[in-house]
Amino acid sequence: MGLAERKERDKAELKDTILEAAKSILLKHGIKGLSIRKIANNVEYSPATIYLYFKDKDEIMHELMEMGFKLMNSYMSESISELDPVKRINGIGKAYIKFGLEKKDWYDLMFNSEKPMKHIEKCLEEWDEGMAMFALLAATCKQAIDKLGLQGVNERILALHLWSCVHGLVNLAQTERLEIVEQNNAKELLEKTLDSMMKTIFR
Amino acid sequence: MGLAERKERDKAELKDTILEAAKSILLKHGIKGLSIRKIANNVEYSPATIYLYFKDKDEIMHELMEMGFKLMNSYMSESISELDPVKRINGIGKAYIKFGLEKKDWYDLMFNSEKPMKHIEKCLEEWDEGMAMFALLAATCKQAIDKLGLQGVNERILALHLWSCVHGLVNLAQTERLEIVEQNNAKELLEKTLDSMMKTIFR
DNA sequence: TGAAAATATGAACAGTGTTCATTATATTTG
DNA sequence: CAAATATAATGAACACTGTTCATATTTTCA
Repeated sequence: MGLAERKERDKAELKDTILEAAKSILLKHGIKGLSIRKIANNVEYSPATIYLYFKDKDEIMHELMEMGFKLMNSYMSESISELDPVKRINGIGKAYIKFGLEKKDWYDLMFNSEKPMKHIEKCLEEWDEGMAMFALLAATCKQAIDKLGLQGVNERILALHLWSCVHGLVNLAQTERLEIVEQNNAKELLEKTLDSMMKTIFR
Repeated sequence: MGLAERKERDKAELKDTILEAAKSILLKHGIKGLSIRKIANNVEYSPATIYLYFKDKDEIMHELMEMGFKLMNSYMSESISELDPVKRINGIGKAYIKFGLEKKDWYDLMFNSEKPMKHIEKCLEEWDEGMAMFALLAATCKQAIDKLGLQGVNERILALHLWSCVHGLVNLAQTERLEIVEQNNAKELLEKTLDSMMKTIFR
């Protein structure tokens, strides 16, 4: 059985190699430059071989997405340990923006590419991750609402409010629509806006 | 000169026909299904002919974008006449969301496709339009700030806050990320969130 | 060593945007 | 009117894209 195991390991290894190649192409050429043929070339296999290890391109993108979520989590992790709910929300928002601006290609892949509905099982897993993230934000919102005595504010709606704010900001920055507001220094503008948002919402 | 004029008119007509074909393909097959060859097929010319009337696909997309902005303006126009600043902002937000949900393909084209930087002149025009829109929102924000006596709030930052909110909401809805928050009825969720946003910000 | 199973690939299909030499049409001039 | 010229349209090609499948190569096992 040792042989069969090594076979399995070899197979998993190549799968990993393909994913690593895909990742490096994503980072080098962006989401638009990511192609099966480039990946195949990179790992020195024929394009057809890729399909022996992945069902299609969507599956590869999906695996990359999970890598992206892990990276994003690492951006958030510091802020999550913050005790004060408002400060925690602020930290999460800052980390979200930082990730969005610094890891444009990852963010593109995770939030601006069409969700591959074909892999329902995989999607549910990912939903879980996203839902857990959102649930955490909502729970923190509840704490903030209680602490500040905000009345008539639903924590899930507030969480969505906050999420759409930072998501919208990152999106507008990435598609270069923010130049309408201010020509240069998107990062500073985003941080300033986040500060103002926090003050306005949790005043 | 009559002949030359008719020639010009004919040329402009074909240009228009091509754009109309592009529009109908956008509405039928979405932004991903919009191709030069489909357009050419639709107007019964060869693909190469398209390039006699437009520099490249970006130029066509850009013209479509302008059509989209006009359509969006028609969604907004009612709300703009509203006198109360907060109500006006609310109306604009509602119209923005309505447009985003009802005209997904247009919205995609206008806000989620890469801005074609090649046509700088054209882009500046469009900037003007967008900047005018944003300036109006910011001016309305100023009125609201004054009326409600909100302190330490910059109107342009507040305008960006509002814009990123609705933009983020529409974006999350379109990329089906809102299912994390609530499985069904995105429209209702968005309106509920907008209401809550307005109450939270202009309380 | 030879049959069977696993793995890899070349070639093709149907698309994409874009270019350019060639052809067809219309206009102007001799 | 016919020939020369200017305008308009196109077929074919290039370099890509994702994906499939019959064929070929390699590895495993009896």
